[in-house]
Amino acid sequence: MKVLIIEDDPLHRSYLNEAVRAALPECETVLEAENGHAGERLARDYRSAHVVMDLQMSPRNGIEAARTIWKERPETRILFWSNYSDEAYVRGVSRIVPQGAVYGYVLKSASDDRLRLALRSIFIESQCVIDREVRGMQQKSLGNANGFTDAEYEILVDIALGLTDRAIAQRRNLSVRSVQNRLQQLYEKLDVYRSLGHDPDDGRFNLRARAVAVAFLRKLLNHSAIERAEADLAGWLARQSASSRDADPFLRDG
Amino acid sequence: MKVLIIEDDPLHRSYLNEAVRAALPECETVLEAENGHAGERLARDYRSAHVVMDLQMSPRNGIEAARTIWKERPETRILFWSNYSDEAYVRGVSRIVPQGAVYGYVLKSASDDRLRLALRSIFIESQCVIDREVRGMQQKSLGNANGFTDAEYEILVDIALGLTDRAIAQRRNLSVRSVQNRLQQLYEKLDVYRSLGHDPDDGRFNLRARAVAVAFLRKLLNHSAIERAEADLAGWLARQSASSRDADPFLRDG
DNA sequence: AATTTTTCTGCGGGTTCCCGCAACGTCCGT
DNA sequence: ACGGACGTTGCGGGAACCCGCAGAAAAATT
Repeated sequence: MKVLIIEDDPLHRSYLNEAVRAALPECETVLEAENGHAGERLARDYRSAHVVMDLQMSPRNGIEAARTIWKERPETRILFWSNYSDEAYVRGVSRIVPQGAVYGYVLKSASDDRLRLALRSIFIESQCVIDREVRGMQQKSLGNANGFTDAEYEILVDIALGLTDRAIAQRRNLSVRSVQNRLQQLYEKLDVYRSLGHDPDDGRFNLRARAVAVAFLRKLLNHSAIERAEADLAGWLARQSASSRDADPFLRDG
Repeated sequence: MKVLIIEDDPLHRSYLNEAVRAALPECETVLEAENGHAGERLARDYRSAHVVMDLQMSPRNGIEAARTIWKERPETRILFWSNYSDEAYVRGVSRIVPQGAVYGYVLKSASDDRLRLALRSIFIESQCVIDREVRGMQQKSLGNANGFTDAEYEILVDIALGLTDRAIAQRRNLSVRSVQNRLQQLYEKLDVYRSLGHDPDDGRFNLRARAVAVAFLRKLLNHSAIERAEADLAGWLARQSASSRDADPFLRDG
């Protein structure tokens, strides 16, 4: 058995290395990579089926790396080992895990024992292990009680990137009015209206900007989420301006 | 000599502990705290004059902790030991270091030797040590070549919090038009206009929201900066609504 | 198939934002 | 003292945004 470690912090990396060797005596090789790119390359070259990785890395964070690894080999087992249970990360991971894949998500604050158990559960017994705290976040996020629809999350990202209503409409194939409807849903769910003591009507907020702010404060968005979204947007813009030279740009006006 | 370590990651904490003992044989006591609050308390109780701390902690990050520590005892020597050289952190630190204080800022990616040298320089020889990369960021940030004025940074924070032009005007004692002028400066400096390929005029951005987005991408803003700003804003709002019950709320309309 | 529920869409108006234009004040330097 | 650079403020208009209303379309339920 081979295990691939993708983690940018040297201290954490060597700690992981030791933990893996201690927990998995049947593991004869431990590979190490210090960022997403190197990790993807090693995973491809060595056909690693067992990966444990951090999420917050640069360049190329864990979510992007995991996506390409899983795209090439969906049966790969990945244990995410992160400092944070930000909703942005949890949602990002849930979004990319393939059908029936075995994976795990444990926090770095977990005990050595928990980490050992998670390693054995995932790599030996093919059982998913999601940290209690992360699981809670997942349910809050996906259970549509006070959670967010994909549509709502999508539009949140779009305004966080600074797109106008019209641009969002084009991108998502909607009318401008529909975009505004979704924005209103978003504003209500984020509780933007009474987000800070607004006794009189003077201390007022720009709803759009305020929504992004509270999303950040609630860790619904974080840097890496914005980074990924920006890259997607850049790609879309490129495709857009390429096709607008061939086709009629007013297709959606009828 | 006593040294106080404030760092939330256990691995990094014990590494620091070892590094301190190795670099400073004259140090007989090493205290540890795992977040800003605990750190402030220890610093106060033990009158620590030598502190090394992380920046990104929760609750109460390094900048806030350092501010209160320095407020109580400005001659305290603090070495910041952080993963990042985000402009937001660098600016946040520069903002709070007292006149003539001795401090340092080294990245966690630095070698053991660099850390050792920094510890001795700051605590023994009273000499500031700023990591090369951080120093570069500092100059770029403060040198007003392509750097940002305090006024510009201030208004950036305000729109990131979601305030309207009018609210900003009230808060900063300006007219609405002046606020808009500063916004325009900000937009130009952030290069919001051609930030992404905008071949036609259709792929358009909401300038205000876009400015916040690129500020985040450039790490001019980050989570802790927003958190601090939000706390400040809450305080101001409280004071505001308190005084508006006594005084005439239309003072600034003449 | 019929009905309910949800989502999408156009219209209209009130508000906020973006910004060019012009006037005024302060602080410089020659 | 004069002229210029810079920051602040008011005015005005065009664009974008927020959102209630109501009909159309789609999806879910019965």
